[in-house]
Amino acid sequence: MLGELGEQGADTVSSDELAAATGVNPAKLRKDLSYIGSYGIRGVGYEVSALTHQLERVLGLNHRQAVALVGIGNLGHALAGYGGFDGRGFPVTALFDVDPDLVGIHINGILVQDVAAIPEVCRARDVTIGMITTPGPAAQGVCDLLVEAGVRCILNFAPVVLQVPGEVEVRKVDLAVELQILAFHVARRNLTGGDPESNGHVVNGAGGLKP
Amino acid sequence: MLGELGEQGADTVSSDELAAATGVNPAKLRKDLSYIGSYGIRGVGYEVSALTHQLERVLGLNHRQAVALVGIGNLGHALAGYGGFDGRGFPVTALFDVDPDLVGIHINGILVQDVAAIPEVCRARDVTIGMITTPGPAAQGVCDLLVEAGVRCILNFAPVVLQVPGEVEVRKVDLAVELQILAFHVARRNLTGGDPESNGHVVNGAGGLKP
DNA sequence: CCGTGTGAACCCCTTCACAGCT
DNA sequence: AGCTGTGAAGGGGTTCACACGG
Repeated sequence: MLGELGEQGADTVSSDELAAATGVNPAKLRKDLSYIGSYGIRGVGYEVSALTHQLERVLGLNHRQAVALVGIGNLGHALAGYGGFDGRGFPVTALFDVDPDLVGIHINGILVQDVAAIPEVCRARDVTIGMITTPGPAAQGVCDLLVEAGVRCILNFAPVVLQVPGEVEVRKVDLAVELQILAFHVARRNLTGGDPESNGHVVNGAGGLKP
Repeated sequence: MLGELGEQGADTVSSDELAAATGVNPAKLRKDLSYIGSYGIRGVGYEVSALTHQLERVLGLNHRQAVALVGIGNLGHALAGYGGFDGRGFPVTALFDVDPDLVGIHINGILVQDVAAIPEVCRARDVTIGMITTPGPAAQGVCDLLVEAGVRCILNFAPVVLQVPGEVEVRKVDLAVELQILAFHVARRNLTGGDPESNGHVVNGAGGLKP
């Protein structure tokens, strides 16, 4: 959001404005920002460019990180061609699959190589993040290869819980689960008969089950 | 995980087994399950099939829900062809885009139609969930059309915060943000010099910033 | 006067530990 | 003997409200 504001030529933002734009509580926003230091100006707000730079520094976004993508199925193919990653500092630098029909082709100018080459190629290209878009059963094996290659961060789209050493960070994205969560809210709403709870800005809200 | 266990022929599971398999605290698992009723057997565990059915009922997964997908770019194309949705009860039933070159083609046997047809088609096919995979600037307009069509649940992949009426539920998935979160953990680890915190089973952990 | 920064209250989720059932 | 179900303790994030500074 700060990036957007910067492009629009805004010099400063107040926590209230930023909170409204992102759907967050203003107090929480200020408190969170305060943890990285006092970069706001009382009575005015935050200087957009200064805050952006500070955040990038603290969040580790100030240098690009090469990404390897394993599993060139439907989803993998799409992610390999997705411009959003490179634009945000995460260039997709290596592609892997087991299928001999896929190995050798290029996507967006990047060669698809056999998974056996993961350790060597990832080290050579300084890959720090791996994305797994294989079928479930193949995911753990691929994960092990990535770890062997020194990759410490893994974004897992396969519907399995990966076992990794402690120094490796795994995040799991399960798109079908996202739909299930939405379905749950439908079910709950039909059950309770439309509670007048939320209004206008619900993003990933909780919604308990307790009576 | 229960579905998997059922296919493997397991009759019962203990909370400890289930917790280990899913990477969750056993007590939390029991407490959560207790909210939907007492379907466990003391000294034995949970009957897999019974628990599965109860969960499906409570979570609203016992009947299929039609999904509409708007924005047939890289990601949209992949999701339209992704088998994981239909397999979990969320058949992709309608596809939309603005691009005249895309309107008229079929993906997985489903016709791509113009976004202007959203209200009519979604009502006709009883679509309850909408997925938005358009570029950011187009997302709000598409969202409005879906809401007009009576869609109450939206899964948003576009990097914008959608404005919706209170009765509509929005979940946002930002894949670049997922990578940023991983990047943050790298940065933090490099900063603190490898704290001996996590071990073996970290999935979507928090990791604060406070001193 | 306005908006940040923050102590304190609050709330809720998480985890422990064990009573109770099979 | 084993495992569920849960009261109670604990911890941590969220929100309030206001002092402080521009």
